[in-house]
Amino acid sequence: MDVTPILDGLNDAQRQAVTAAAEPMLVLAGAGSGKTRVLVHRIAWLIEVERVSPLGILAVTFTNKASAEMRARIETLLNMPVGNLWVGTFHGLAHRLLRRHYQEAQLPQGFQIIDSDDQLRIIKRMIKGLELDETAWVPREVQYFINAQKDEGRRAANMDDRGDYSRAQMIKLYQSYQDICERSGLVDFAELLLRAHELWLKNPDILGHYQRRFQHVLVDEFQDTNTIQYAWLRVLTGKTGIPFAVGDDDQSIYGWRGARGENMQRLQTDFPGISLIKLEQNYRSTANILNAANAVIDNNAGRLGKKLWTDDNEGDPIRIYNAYNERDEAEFITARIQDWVAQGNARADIAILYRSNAQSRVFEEAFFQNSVPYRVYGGLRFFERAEIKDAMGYLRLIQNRDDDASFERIINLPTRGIGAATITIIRDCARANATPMWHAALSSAGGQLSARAANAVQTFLALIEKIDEDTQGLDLHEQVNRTINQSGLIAHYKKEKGERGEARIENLDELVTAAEGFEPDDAELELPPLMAFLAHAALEAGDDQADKWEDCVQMMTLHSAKGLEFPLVFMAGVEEGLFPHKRSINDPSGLEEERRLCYVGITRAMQQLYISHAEQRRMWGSETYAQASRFINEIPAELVEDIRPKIAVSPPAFNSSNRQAVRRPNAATRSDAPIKLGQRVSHAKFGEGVVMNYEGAGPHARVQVNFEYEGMKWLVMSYAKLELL
DNA sequence: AATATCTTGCAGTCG
DNA sequence: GCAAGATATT
Repeated sequence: MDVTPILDGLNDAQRQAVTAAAEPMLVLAGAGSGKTRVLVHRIAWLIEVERVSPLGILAVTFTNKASAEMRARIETLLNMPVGNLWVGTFHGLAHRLLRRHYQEAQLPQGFQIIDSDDQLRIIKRMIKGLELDETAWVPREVQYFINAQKDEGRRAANMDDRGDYSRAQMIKLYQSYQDICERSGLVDFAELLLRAHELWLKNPDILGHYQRRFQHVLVDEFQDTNTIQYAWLRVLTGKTGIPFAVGDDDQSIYGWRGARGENMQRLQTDFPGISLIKLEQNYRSTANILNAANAVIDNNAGRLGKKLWTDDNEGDPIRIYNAYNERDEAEFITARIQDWVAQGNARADIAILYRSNAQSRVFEEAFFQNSVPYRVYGGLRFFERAEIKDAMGYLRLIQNRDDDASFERIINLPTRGIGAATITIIRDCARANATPMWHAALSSAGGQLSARAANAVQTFLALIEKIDEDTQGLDLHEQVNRTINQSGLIAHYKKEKGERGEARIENLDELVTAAEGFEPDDAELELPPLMAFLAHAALEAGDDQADKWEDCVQMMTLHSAKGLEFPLVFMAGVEEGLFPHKRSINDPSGLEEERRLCYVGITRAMQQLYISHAEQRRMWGSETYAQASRFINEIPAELVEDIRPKIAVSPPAFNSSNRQAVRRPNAATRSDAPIKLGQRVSHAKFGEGVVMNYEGAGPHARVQVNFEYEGMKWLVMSYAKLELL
């Protein structure tokens, strides 16, 4: 047996983990230490050397991307397809189990998965239907409450209100929401996991089957598991299963969705003899980048303790850019990207990382203007677009008439004479009889509808039946195509004026193309095509729609960057209030999670890292002002090179940073405006200040100046008589 | 009931 | 600065 390809190029710690005996193992793997590599090689080792059947191995990841990549790497390494090896996300695997055992899980065969947007809509309608005050019972908070309970494995029926009225009401809402889902055959993301767990607990025979089958359970990003995911894994491994968990407590950034970094410690208590291996050698970043990351994360308490090191040389300093505003920041980054590309490097090697999706906008504008190809990850994804959801609403109703969420979404879209009043009657009737709305509509809400309304409703029902009938037996894409046409959605959006309508039609066309190119993965192969397609849409949301092959700059949030690496990284908007986010700033554990997020960001960079922050930023249509993030100050000064485009000789007084500025005469050149951003000026009354912004040109131009003592003011040039300093 | 116009809330991160 | 929801208008 030649094991060379499996062991080649592994360091001691990695090889130890890969070749370990069949016993529980926890691998504490720092960023860039070859975490995925160890997992992939471990699986290859089990199959090739230990002669474990691929059937006996379960590999769990968090993202679809990670599981696709893992399978691909395993197959490359083994040089053969391993279709019977289960690799998937927690949600994907739970879904697969629930489809296989829908009866034991007490789900209808055609159950549908809803995303958080659908969930929120259901909750909103429910609150309205119960005639509760929406300001007292905020839909978002109710949603958060419900999901948090599910993440912890709690059902409304088993919850104690602790004599607290508001808690009691929340529990009632949780129950009521659950009733709606049951009636409609809908399952939300958290429900997938909870149901899959309950499926095993309630059906020892099914559990026994999977326990016998999956002797080896490998988990990536273990620090991100939440309570229910941990419980699910724990139940599966039982007394004989062998967990192989890989994680990094310093990269635990999903606390807000219930992740428990403590699960790493818990695994050690649950499996007392578990082996612990630390991977501390980083193969990704320069020493400067790594040292910066280590210095930042060192400010967190209660870490499992590991120190990343590298053989790599120091590399370039971390470059900090202090921008005037977000446009300046974007222009600076655009210029640096153009330099990088001019030196013969690839755009695809560049990532712009930011804290929130909304920040992508400014960059998109700047890149568009400068013809820089880019790709934005996340944000509004394909299957989350309104028109796509409308089309999916029809498809879902065809698949499952009980789906109230879809029913309400499309009953009057396009408008067909069914107004709010009619829908309310149907909804109330459905609730009174605890039936799906489709059923209530069939009887025209027990005859409560006016003749005209009843007629319109029956026409709608007939339309759905007709589409169902007409599309029976057609290929999936033809089914989708017929549906969007017969539903009248295409005609409806054609009437919508402007580019908006056109874009929507294009997206609907793209939906047909997506259906045409849809290849169910092996779990989905077991399902009818339409059902597989709908489930796929809910679980994947269309992340990888864009052209991967084009050489373009990659833009994404810090969260979605985890697991990736780029030669050149820009971290933008690193400001107090934005990063760390203002909602976490006063909460010590929240702040530590932000810091871990910063650690994740820094460690994405291989060769060069730029961190930028803007003094002024337009948010929700108005200006905000912020200081450089505390995280920037946590990076040792000797690793840093400050870049300031200020021509000003005297240092700006309002800037708290005390680093030495590096002069860059060219960076500030901004068109031929008489006044430059960052220009120091003096005003007879207000004293000295710095130009932060301007509008227009000539004598009518207005400039915004940040005065040392008077603060921010807008001035008209022709009156202000500013003296340039 | 449909459409036009105004107001409000939003955007913190994901499957 | 935008989209969904509320309100006004037809």
